[in-house]
Amino acid sequence: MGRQRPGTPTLEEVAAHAGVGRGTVSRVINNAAGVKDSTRRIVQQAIEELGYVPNLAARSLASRRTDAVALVLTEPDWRVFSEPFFSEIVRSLGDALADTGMQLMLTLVRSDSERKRFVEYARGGRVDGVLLMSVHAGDRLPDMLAEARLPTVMLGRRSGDEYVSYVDADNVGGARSAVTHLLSRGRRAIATITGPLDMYAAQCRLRGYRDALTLAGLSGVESMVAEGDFSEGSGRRAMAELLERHPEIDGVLAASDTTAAGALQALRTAGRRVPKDVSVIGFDDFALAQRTEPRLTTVRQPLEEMGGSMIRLLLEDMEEPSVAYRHVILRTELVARDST
Amino acid sequence: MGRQRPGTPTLEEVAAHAGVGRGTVSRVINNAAGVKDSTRRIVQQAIEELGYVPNLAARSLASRRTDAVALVLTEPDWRVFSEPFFSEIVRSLGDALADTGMQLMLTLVRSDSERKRFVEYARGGRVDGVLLMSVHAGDRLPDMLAEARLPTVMLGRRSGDEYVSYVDADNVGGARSAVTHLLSRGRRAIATITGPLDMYAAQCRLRGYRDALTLAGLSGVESMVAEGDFSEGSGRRAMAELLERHPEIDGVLAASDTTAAGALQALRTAGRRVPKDVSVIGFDDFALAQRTEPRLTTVRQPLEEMGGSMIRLLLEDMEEPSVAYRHVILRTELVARDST
DNA sequence: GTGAAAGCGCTAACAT
DNA sequence: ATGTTAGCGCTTTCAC
Repeated sequence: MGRQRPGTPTLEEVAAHAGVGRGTVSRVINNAAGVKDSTRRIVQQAIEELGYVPNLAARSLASRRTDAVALVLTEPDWRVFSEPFFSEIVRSLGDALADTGMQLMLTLVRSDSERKRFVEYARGGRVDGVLLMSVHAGDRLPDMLAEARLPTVMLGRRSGDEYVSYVDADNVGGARSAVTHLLSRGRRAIATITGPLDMYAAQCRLRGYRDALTLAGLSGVESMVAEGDFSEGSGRRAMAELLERHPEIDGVLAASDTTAAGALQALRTAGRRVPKDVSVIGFDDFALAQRTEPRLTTVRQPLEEMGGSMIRLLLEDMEEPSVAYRHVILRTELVARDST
Repeated sequence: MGRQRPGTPTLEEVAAHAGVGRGTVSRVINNAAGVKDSTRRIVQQAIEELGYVPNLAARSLASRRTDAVALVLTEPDWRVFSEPFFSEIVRSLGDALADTGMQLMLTLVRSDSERKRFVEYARGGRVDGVLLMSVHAGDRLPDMLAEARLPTVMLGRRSGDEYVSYVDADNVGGARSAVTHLLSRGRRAIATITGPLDMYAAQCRLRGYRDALTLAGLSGVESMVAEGDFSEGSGRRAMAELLERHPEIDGVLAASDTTAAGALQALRTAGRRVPKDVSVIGFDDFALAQRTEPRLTTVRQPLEEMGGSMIRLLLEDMEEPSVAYRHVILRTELVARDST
């Protein structure tokens, strides 16, 4: 395979054309200080005339940086793509990077072999840092990157003692405040539909639910907890089961807004008035509430801030690659949209 | 900003460690022929022991290739992400590339400034080629890439006289065969709900519709054509309008399966039995039929082949950057799922 | 403020 | 079959 770009002008030719040294041209294209304004203009004109574009390979070989970061999505998360959650994160990442002049590139990793290939690619120096979205509990990718000492920041974490740098939402606190809210409105029979419990975020939300009940002096009832998987269907099923076991239910914390939507359907099918008889709160993972359940009370995650925080952490790791990893947990916010 | 990977072993150190010359090590890591098996083993062991990873910047500086291609998505297409259409394309691209050892990287381009930044990035030699998905009619990105003489292949085309290399589905033929199918089943009052007519694919599908009617000796009626935008809502609205104007409608060609789903809803609302009274056919852009309308007859696009063809074209352009662009139009297939 | 020179780590052509 | 050498195009001291 012989691919190449032919006769591209080099920095040297620009220098010759402008009648200056290569160092000066380099300074100009890097906006470095210490170049007389008149010289700068001459060089810029030469660049223009020759249609010069810096060779990025040469640049990163010499400078040991690439000004590019990768955002890695592992296969099961492709579905997230269309969700406002994903768009919002990518948008904020893009905005944060725009200021730094870095390129964001998405990488889809399906198999373990692709995982390995990506690590080689990153270790090969093609990116300055790596961002990981919603990594699953057993995924070794973060460890591989950490071993290679590549600046890495995850959105979310795999467990309670995650070491790799991450930005997460305060899931425990969010769940706790949601349940507390329900309690303050007089609800007493509060159930929860969890996410898949092999995911740390789901565990945290369940913990927050339990914490709030304990704090209120109520002992949580195990049969008031039903496991779902963040999907709408699982919300429907779980809610139906819960109602069968506990017809007295008057409050529900759903692990996601999608699950909440399913729960609402099941409640209405069962003849419950929402929110009059039963009040439902969900985490707004997919911003579903804004679309189809606008009146749903939700635990809002600060999506706009998450991307920015990730970039900040990554930059810090790149500046001074310390031994310590950095962790940020962003506050969630309860947005009460129904009157109950 | 000073980022770097410290003390990474270089090829030279590997050579020293293995007691061979650098050329030999280079041959080994590139799987080049002409290395004695015993030597190869020694070198591989040295690589293993030192944890050597090739510096990709140095490699592409010397070899003038990067072994990476970019898949660019322009903003309005983010929604496509979650669709089987997108997954299928990416999957086939990934498969095709796996054989070549190249990396696929996604790039999201929102604004014109990002467009420019990406071109600079690509011209800078960070990728060997560029793949573009569903480019809109007025988008200048393909031209910018073409001017920079970067191997580029688009999925779909912007107009009838597109010059940049592309892979497209035979939209005219698909629409024609769909309408012919309806005619053969005795349908005579055949309407169509188009896509946005500023998109070439939508124009083609409309043309195929008209062609088939003309061919059958029927003169198309202008009021049997309603413009939609590929969305479900537009399908509903358009269908309702069409029914009002032409209650006698007994066949519909929808420009996408999503639109078809909307049309079905409107038909059922209007008391029409589908497919008994009215038969509907849609293009399976979003593979919706497989999910919610399994009985819908569709014009299937060869998604699996499209990715492969794109890679093939791109590789050809990379091997011998000719002046001529290459165009491939893949056959579509009518999949009749209802009895009508 | 600017030029000159020394690499960055690799591939590829040429010796041997 | 393998070692040697000359760049690839840039950044970055270091002089001036």
